[in-house]
Amino acid sequence: MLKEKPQQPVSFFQQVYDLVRIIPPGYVMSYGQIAQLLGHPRASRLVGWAMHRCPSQIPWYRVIKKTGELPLSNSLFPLSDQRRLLEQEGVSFLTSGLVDMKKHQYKLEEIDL
DNA sequence: AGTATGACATAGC
DNA sequence: AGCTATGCCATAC
Repeated sequence: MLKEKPQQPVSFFQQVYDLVRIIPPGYVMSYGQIAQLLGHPRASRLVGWAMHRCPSQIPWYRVIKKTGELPLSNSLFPLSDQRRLLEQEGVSFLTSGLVDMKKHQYKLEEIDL
């Protein structure tokens, strides 16, 4: 009998990347939301780290904080660029400078990787 | 194999 | 309403 070796579950990070990849233009998702979808309701920081690593070409700028704030600016991922990219996709910002989450948060019920 | 890390979230003050 | 403290947990080293 071949004991079917459980096909190694895709790493958490990989799942994060796969999920981020399917966010349609004009929408955003929060770190906590992604973590929850992947079965780790409180591992938002983990998602943050996954995005920090960001090995793949993925729409990283579509992942923001739950509050609608853009995460953080650094030389690699300039905040101004992130805002510009989102605006180009039609994401509207409130006067406070936050993304209008009510409009643009991508609600995904189930993962289908 | 143990510790540090991290683009967050939430509660409390 | 802004700040600190604490939880979180798979990777990196």
